[in-house]
Amino acid sequence: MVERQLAEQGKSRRGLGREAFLEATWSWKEQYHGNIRAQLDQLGASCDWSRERFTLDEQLSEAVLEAFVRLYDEGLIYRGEYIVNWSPNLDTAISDLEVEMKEVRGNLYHVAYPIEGSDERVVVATTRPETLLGDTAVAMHPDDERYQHLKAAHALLPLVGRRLPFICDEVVERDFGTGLVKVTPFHDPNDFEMGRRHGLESIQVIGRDGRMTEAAGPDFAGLDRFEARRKVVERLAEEGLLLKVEEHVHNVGHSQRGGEPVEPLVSTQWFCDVSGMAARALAAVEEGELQLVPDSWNKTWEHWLANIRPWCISRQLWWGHRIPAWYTPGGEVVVARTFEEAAAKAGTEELTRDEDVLDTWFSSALWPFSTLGWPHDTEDFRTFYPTDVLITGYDILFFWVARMVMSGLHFTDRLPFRAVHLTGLVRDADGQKMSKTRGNTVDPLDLVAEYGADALRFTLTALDIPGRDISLDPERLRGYRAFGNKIWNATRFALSRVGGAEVQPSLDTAALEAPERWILSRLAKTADEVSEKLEIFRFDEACHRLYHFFWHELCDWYLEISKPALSGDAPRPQVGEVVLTVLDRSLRLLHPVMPFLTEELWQRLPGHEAIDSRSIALAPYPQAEQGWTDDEAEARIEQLIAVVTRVRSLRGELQLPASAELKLFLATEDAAAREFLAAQRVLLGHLLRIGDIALEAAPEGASRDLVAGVEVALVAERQPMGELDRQRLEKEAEKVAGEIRAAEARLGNESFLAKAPPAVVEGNRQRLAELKERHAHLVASLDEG
RNA sequence: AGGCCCGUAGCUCAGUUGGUUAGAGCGCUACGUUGACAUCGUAGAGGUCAGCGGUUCAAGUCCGCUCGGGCCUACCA
Repeated sequence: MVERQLAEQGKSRRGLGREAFLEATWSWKEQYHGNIRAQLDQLGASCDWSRERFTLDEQLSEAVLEAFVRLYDEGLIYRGEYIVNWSPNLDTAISDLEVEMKEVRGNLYHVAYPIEGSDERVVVATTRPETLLGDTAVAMHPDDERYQHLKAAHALLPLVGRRLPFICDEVVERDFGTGLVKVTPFHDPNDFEMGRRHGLESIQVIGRDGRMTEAAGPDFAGLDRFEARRKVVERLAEEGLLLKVEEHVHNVGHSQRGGEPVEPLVSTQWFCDVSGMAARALAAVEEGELQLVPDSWNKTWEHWLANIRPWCISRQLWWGHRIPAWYTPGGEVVVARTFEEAAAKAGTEELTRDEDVLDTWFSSALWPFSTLGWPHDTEDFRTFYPTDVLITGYDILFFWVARMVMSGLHFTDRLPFRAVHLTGLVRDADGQKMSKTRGNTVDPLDLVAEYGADALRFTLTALDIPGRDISLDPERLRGYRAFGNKIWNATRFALSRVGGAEVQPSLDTAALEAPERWILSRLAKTADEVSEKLEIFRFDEACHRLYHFFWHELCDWYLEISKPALSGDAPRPQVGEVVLTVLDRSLRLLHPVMPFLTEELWQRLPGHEAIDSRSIALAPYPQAEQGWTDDEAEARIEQLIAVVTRVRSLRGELQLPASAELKLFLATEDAAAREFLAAQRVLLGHLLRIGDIALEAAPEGASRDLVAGVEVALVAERQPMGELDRQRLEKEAEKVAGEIRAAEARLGNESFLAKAPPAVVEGNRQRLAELKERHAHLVASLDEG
């Protein structure tokens, strides 16, 4: 990022000098550290800030040195000349993971290579003609009959005239192009391998700056690699050696940080052999010791680790952990933790330190234990290692997670965590991944300013669906901000109505009436489900459950049901205490997702000190109270809700104006239900805004329906059934009739009766009976009307 | 080339081991405001679950194929 900024100002790190560059980088680091801290603070992250670390802190640097030296001593880190991915813009090698494959429309150039001492020519196909200047062989498949006669021959390299031997190698595909491949060991990974196998000469024609070298010849030296391509093509055409140019779509590796196409080239780098660690990391997931969530990542994990290659860990950069290697005047390598140690090992102080730094991910791989004091046996390390769960985006599964697992197993012999929860990526409006490099990030601070931290947290948590990315929809943010508003208003309302009541640490439900027992039962079940969802990392479902409970059970029903009681019109014992107690538990359940709002409100609940006198963050997370579940109360209130809802719908279907004088008839053969409904006459009147409610069968001419075993019927003054009402009722009756036909068909099926579980069959029978009864009521209503 | 994921209401998405009538939020329509909340309430409309075939008494759910979209991995130059 710093280099990017410099480039925008027309500067480079080489031009700036090492010291000034490091200074600029440190100030950049300070600035971004400040930003990140501000973001975490405003989002309400409750971290242990006393243990905040930066990768270049002394403690972590010590861990990096220790890890490097140990791996070197074990023979797992080595220095060697290999082909690597070179980023000319950054002027450094990068690892395989930092190469991004992009589909590019290019050309496939067919070039004729004359055969020495013959009129024959062979044709090779290439996408990168400029590398031709560094060719040192032509390869064929050993069994390719077309070219057997050339095995002992030599081709003459166009424009250069170099004699190229023919070699045979299995990697050559006979069907691609002409079945012959030009071999450029210095500039192509495949060719590099082939060059090693066949002892080929290796010529560097493209330099680290992306320009052609002296070895490319006087006509090309100094040209940019892409200019060189044009010129080579031009020259080939002039000489009549360019036979064909086909359009060709292929994947080209691009430097993830630099953005330009990588230039594979041979250089001396430090590598880490991770094959052994990879095998252990692979086994950890296979044997279930390490859980990936969702486990659809297991296969990807397996594939990557099973095919892992040596990790190029050196970078030709100035910012990072310097590689702890020194060279004697004789060119001998000494790896040690300190200069003194190196001098002692080498027997001389005349040492030059390796200029390179380590890939930043090398230190990141040690994070879970280096931050706790490793390699020292500290109290922190003993107390907190291994950790439990890592939550992160799947885009750094290999960059970071796999490497932490590998190094954790290697250095501590334990997994750094037992589970990895992989979240989706937050994408922008175009579905593009947000990244610093792309510059399309949304600053959480802006979202916090507009919607509040609680709404943002709730939105991100509710949208964390396994295996899915998050597209940040402003509508969702608005919706969850409204939820926060709802919580605020509901609490404010409660506080104004509960008199001297206080939050209760526990409640004896025996003395309570049905509505109170109902909401406490719903609360207990909600707490139970939320805990369950959190355990299995379904944070989205936990959020939805809480949202539904608070808004649609607590606010829409319980608080409405409680209004007559709270105002004294139909008092019930301990209503205020129950309201406050339910709010207390609800706020605590919501606190991890909406920390600011819940703390603010909770502090205002009278009696919250009995739970915790300091902060809601320190109060225990509510568990399901077994004594509160009450199926009988739930059945009662559910029936009441069903009746109320049906009456409201009926009124809507009949298009009765809100001002219409109505009489409601409720009739049921269930004595207990009848008694309960009769006792709730005031409440029903409040919920339905109907003053006249009779617990008896309706007279003829009423619009009636059956719901939850209760016949509900409405009679409006001077309101004969109109054609519209008739149509609506007929539509409803026809819908029910359709369901009856479906159920009858199912129950008439011998196979169904024989093979379906008895409970399912019985369920269908009951359902059919209910449908028939309901249909009868609807028809009666129509007949009478 | 291989692997993974997705396709369900106008939009963004749920839908556990196959089982009655496929859900939510937003949006839309109608009605509603004397005291928690219009950042609201009540009711409602809206879906051949991408398509085809198969397994099954029963498929949004399991299997196969096709189409469409995304991602990851990969040494066809």
